[in-house]
Order: sequence, then C-alpha cells, then structure tokens
Amino acid sequence: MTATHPVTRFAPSPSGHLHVGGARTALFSWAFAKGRGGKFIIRIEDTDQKRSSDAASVGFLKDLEWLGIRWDEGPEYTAPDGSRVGGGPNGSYFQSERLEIYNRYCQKLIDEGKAYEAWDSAEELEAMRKEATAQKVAFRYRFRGPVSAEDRARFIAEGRQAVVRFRSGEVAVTIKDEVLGDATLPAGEVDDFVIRKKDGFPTYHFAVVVDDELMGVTHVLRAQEHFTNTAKHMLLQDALGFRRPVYGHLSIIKNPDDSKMSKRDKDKVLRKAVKEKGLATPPAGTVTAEEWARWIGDDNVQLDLEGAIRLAEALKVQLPEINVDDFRRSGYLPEVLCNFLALNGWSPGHDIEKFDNEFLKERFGLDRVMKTPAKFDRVKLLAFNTDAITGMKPEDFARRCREHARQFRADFLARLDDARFALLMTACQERSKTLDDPFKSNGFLLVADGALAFSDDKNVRKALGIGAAPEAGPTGLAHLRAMRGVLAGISEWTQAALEAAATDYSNAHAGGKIGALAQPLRIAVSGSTVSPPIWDTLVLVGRESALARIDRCVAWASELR
RNA sequence: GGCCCCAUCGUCUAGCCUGGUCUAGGACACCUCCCUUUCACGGAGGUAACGAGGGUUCGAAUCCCUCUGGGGUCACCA
Repeated sequence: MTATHPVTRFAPSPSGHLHVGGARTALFSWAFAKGRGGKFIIRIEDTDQKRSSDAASVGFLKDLEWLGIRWDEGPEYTAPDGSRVGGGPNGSYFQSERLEIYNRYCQKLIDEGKAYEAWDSAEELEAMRKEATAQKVAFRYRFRGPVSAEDRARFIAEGRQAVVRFRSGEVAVTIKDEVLGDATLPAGEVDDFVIRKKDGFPTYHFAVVVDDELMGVTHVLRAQEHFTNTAKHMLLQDALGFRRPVYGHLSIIKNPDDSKMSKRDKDKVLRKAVKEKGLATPPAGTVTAEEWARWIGDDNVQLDLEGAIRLAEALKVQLPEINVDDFRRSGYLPEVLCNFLALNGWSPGHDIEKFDNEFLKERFGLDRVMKTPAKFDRVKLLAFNTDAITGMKPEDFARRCREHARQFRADFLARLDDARFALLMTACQERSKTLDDPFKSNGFLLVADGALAFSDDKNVRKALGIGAAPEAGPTGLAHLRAMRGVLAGISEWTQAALEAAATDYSNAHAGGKIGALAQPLRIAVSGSTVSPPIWDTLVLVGRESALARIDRCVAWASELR
C-alpha cells in the first residue's frame, strides 16, 4: 500500500458492546481510510486470557454495522440485511490465533540480543516497585544481568516461568503524532517492558507492532491513553526493522461532570441511588440476592444490562447511555450518532455541523482533530436527533419506528393493529425526539381500561376544576360528564367527527374554548395532561375504551377534594 | 510524585499555523416575547468566552516565557 492508499485499523479488546469513545475512534479511522481510497481493518486484541472470550466477545460488531461502519478486513460478520463483511488475506484477525507469529518475532529479538528472558516473580517485582516508591523515583525495569544456565535450570525445575523483556536501551525517543504534535521522552523513560507474558501470549505492545506491520497499517488512530506507549512501539519497530505508521491520538470523551465517560457509569448511578435510599436488599423482581451481594460487595463488579435496567426502573433513575447499543435502545438514529460523535473532536470548519458519513469521509483529516477532551453533551445530541426526525418523511419515520418497536417495543406491535400503529406514527412524529418517544410516552395505550391510573397532580386538578369556585362556571369535570354523553351518541368515531361534535359542544357550553373540554378528555383517556393531539388519541384508544375510561375518570375525580 | 500533552461562551466548536477585516462567528442549552386544545414543534429577540501575569510588536485570541488549571502515562490490561 502506498501513501495514497492508507490502511487504518480499529483494534479493540473483545467486548459485547461498543463504547461511544471506541465508536468515534472507529468512525475516524474508517473515514480516514475510506476517504482516501484505502482499507479499514478490524482486529481483535484478545491477548489477555483472563478476560473471557466467549461468543459475545465480538458483539460490538453489530454496533459498528448499525452505525454504517463497514470493514474491509477483519472478523467475518453477516449483517441483518444479509450482506457479509470481514475476512481478508491477513488473518487471523484475532490475536489469540496468531501466537506462532508473535513467537517467531520474539525469538528473533532474543537471538539478536534485543530481548531477554526475565525470571522475576511477582513478589520480587513488587519489592522493586516499593523500593522505587520509597526513594520517590519512578520504577523502571532494567536488565539485571545474565542468568546462568544453572539458575535457569533451577527456575524451570521450580516451575517458574519467564517473561520476555525488550531491551529498550536508555535513549530519548521522539514520538511523532499528527494530532498532538511531537513529544520527546527523555532517555531512560522507557524501561525494559515485557513483550511476552508468562503464559506465552504477547503483550499488547508487541502484538500491536507486529500486526500493524503485517497487516500493512499505515495510519493508527487510537485513544490518547496510548500516547506515551507509542515510544515503546517505535523502539520495537526499529528493533524489528518495521515501517512506522503515522500516529494520531484522540482525546478522551468526558461526562458533563468532567469524569471520564466509562462503562461503569451505569453502575455508578445505581449505586448512588441505592445508597441514597438506604436499600439493603434488591427490590423484588430486579436482580437475584446473589447478584446483588456480589455487586454491592465490589465496586468493580458490573450488573448485566437487563438487571441494571430492571433495577433502574425500580429505583426510578435514568441510566446514562454509554454504549452505542444504549443510544440505539433509546431511539437515536445511527446517522445522527455518527454526526454528533464526529463533532466531538473534529469539525469541518465553515460553521458546518450537520453532515453524514459520506461527507465525513470526504472531509476528514487529522489536521482538524481537536487536542482537547470533549464533554459529551446529550442535550445537543437529542436536539440533533429531534431535527433529523422532524425532517424525516412520514413513511420513513413510520418504517424506522416499526423497526425500533420490533426490537425494543414488541408489546406495541402486538397490541396495535396496522391502522392504529400508523396513526400513532403520524400523531407522534412532530413531537418525537427519538424513535422511542412514540412508545415511551404513550404507555396508556397498552394498559387495560380498568387499570389506567389517573395522575393526581396540579395540572390534572386544574383542568378538572377540582376545588374551583362554583361561580367560575362549569368545571372541567362537568364538561367531561357532558362530553361523555356527546361522545356516546356520535355516529362516526373519527377525528373529524369528534372534533366537530366537540366544537359544537364548546361553542354552546364552554365559550368556544375547546381546551376546557379537551384537557379533561385527555386526562380521562390517557391518565395525564400530556398525550398526542386529543382527537388522534381518542381514535387510538377507541370508542369503547374511551367511554369506559371517561366513566372511571368521572368516578375517580368526583372523590377528589 | 516523575515524564508527556493541552487551554476560546455553561457545552461542542470557528478563528490561531500565514498577527490587523475579531467591539471573537455558529450550534446546543438558557432568558424574554409570539404561536398554541396538552406536550412538543415553530417564529422573533437576548445574555454569554479568548484562564492569569509578563514580554515581542505600531497592533495579539493569534508569536514567546512564567504561573495556574485540566488530561494522559508510569502492569506479565489493552
């Protein structure tokens, strides 16, 4: 590959979910390569045996696909539309399946005297670190002299295993970075780091350097936490005679409170709520006692998503969206998420801020990437999503909501016939900020007439005229009683007929103020003062249910004082 | 703590490289008013930033230094 055809890669450790920070890195890497006629590769960095690597380990691939980020090489994946991505000539794209390759290069380094076996135990290393801390210097591992053949044999007999360390040499290293600029680490900063672990697996530093070379990676975009590591990678590249990719380190994405956006944030919110409420046992139907105990006992333990959602509902707290999948569940559009993610850390200039991935691909470059960390502003994301939904063709909105419902709101699909579902869509589009809003805010459509709870709040009382002075005229409740009769006698249960009948009534009895009876009706059929337009709502609920609900509401409200 | 990096409205950012056109632009949020059968949408205005201090210069948001603040990293995790 020449410089005109760059190769980028996204190389996460295995995970079932794609974090927004990772999504942005992937998006930028994809845009950079694809906008220049190059290739985008995905590689799984699963060299840590302690982290499980079951089938769910590449669950995040579906998130990438959903965002519209396709890879030219990498794990094989079949998209929901049946198209296949992945594969490629440089496999395996799982590092755990490339051990012999790493070993070959590792051995080469040992043979050339550029790396060596180190037999220190964890305790010995710990002691050395303590010593360094006591002397207030940073711990740097250095070659401790050759190990004699007898010692080596003894270590092996004892069952000890060696790691392989890279002999870094005490040289200053200048990190070249297209985003942050160049930085020089003084001599001695890089120590003799481990390149092969006791278990025979390569460390990240070693595997990443070997794979980037073998896969022809020309440009590496990764999280800023790797910035200093780059020195190690450069030293390794020199020792191995490898080419050096161009590096660009991306700043982190932060929460509004300045903390780093983390997958643990959900648990953080839940723990806080539990603490505030002084809960000692899990609310019924949320998580099992064992899960609860494990979770409470260790702040590093994360609840599984379903359990976390149930607990959040029970505690009445809102879980923060962290993963791409969370935003999907909340009804955000993938193109909006991409747009917004790109805006966190990059901008095309000229006051342009709404764009699609095609535009990103054409315009993205490292020179306009921000060096500073960005706070993830969900409010602005929501505004972007709202704009996109408002501008959507009604048929597209309906189609995408239906798809969303299939995944996350199956009960609506089951309960509403096609005509009503379609009406719900048209009634909701202009007031929806997400694909989930039509469902989230219209739960009253699913409850049985006899189970609808009326909200006893200020707005409801005002609309119903509870406690109003008699001389103020007929109350909302009185209008509701009267409208019950009007509605029962209506010939056709359509928006037009309902509105006409209500208008007649309001002209005759409410001074032409339709709101005087629309609000009580809304309360009666939906339980609160908020719903889609009232005539749509009445049609959605249906005549029989509407009348039944009005009766119940009248009975309920008559008891209010 | 050592090493490295960074610094424009509350937030995301434009401008900085190639000093003057910047009494610093846009977007989201916020405030006011209008529209309105609820909620939301929409319309019209408005508040709001160059972290501090020194230089360089006729002139600095833009160049240099110091301070302050923030971030990253110092694993047999990636």
